[in-house]
Amino acid sequence: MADDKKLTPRAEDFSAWYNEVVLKAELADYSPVRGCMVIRPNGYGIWERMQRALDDKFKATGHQNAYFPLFIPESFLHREAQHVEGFAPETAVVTHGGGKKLEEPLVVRPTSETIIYAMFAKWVQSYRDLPLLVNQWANVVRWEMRTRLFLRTLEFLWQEGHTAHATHDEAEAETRRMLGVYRDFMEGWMAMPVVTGRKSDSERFAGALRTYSCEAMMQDNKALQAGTSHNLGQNFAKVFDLKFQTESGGMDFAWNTSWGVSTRLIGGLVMTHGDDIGLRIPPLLAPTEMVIVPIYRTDEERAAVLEAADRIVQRLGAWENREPGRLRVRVDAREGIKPGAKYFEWELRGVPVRMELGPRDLASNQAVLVRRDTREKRPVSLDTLGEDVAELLSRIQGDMLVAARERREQNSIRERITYDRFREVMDGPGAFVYAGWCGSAECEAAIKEETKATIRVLPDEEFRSAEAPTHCLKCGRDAVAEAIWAKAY
RNA sequence: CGGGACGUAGCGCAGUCCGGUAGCGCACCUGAAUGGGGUUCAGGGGGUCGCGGGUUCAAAUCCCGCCGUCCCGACCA
Repeated sequence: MADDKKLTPRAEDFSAWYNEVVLKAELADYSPVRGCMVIRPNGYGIWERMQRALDDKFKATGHQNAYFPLFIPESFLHREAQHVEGFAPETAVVTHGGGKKLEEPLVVRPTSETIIYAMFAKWVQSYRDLPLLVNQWANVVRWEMRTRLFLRTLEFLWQEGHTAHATHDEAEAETRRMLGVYRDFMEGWMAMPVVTGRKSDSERFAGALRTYSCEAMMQDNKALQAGTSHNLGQNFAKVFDLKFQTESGGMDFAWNTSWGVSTRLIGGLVMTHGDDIGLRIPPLLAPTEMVIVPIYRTDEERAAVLEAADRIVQRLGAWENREPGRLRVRVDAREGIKPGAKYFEWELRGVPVRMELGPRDLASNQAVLVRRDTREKRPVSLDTLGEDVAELLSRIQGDMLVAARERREQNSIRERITYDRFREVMDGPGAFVYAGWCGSAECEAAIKEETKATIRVLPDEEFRSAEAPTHCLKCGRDAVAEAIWAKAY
């Protein structure tokens, strides 16, 4: 392969590599509006599969979908002091409608807590109305200063779950449960390992009691906050008068949770699995699991090969509701493009398995399967194709998670580390560093100032093979918490 | 908002210093051959050189102003 056809090597400039993959694989494009993004069909297909998988999990945990307005009265945002402080600087505000100046400006939702809990207040009277478990798929707007395709755009697609409960403990359990749902999805479907845990107070969601997060490591060793789940306490209930009559006859404010993941996950997918050839999509999320590239010289060969390919599609093909032995397969029958060019194109787009089908294969009743993740080639019999491809896809799915987890482990530091050494590490590519923390905001801010690293999470259960650190990384006082430090997006 | 770079065909760029017919690669269109890892040949279409003003016989090129984009910081799913 000619070197100039390769994508920018990651080591030299990860950002350039990332942009190139996103644009060339036709996942997204820049829009005429600065900071906004167009998601192309190729990228949206991945999002649709993410949506469906997540939605199934939400339904299984008893949540129902609903839809709330795009516009939020500005005064709603102001009711919760911390919330407005956190979000006001990055809102887009509508001041005119129908050619007239509005009496009260409308904020384009940066998140929907306020409007949703205002509605919850109308719907909840009794403890019998609880828990209220709602999710919405929507777009939100946050006026960020600097944007990046998928990772931080002015407008993005996401889901936000919002719940109301009768007790603190029930809300806390819900917060943790949904964090686990995210974790299962990211590892099981995206093959993207994450560290879960609680955010430090300085990184907490504006208006929350506690925020939990899934943190994934990208190939430049930076951390990506891939999903968050918040225990909102009674903060919003109190300002929106969301209260209910308890079983014993008294009144109490409800306890809320909210949790969300966004199209940022697609960026995470690219930065977790992409390589010098392009994108690699884990099979469960791949809009196309297998592409058949026909090979022929003469018209007769062409007819025979395409007919065989069509038979395979009829036998195995399915676009929806995958059943055992069926798969999302398509034939690349384009004329005038050599097979080699097709190989590179589908590899760039990340299709997990390619089938090469030519006259020589047909003569021996076989086909050649090529894995995208390892580029390993293997002939298979046409008779057992369904089983063989399904088995290969499931192996790719598993191997991708294993590979991503190994990479993260190799770039994590779990043993005790001095602050000098920590600074050296963060001066280079960085790492996930497991270290003690005295709990003071001063130490946290000082480290952030000096190394650009932030506390990603106070981890739950990860990194347990290391002995718990006893002293603060920065000041050396007794540690009150264990923290994962990393540079972040 | 501070620091840096850049705006020339859909994309990536050269040309700018030293003013003189608008160029290259990829992509696209037509035709032929080719076809088991990025084909080749021939022909073709596509540009108010970011915008406005100035200097000049003549401006992509020199001067002034503006706008925009990207990168690095502060902010963030």
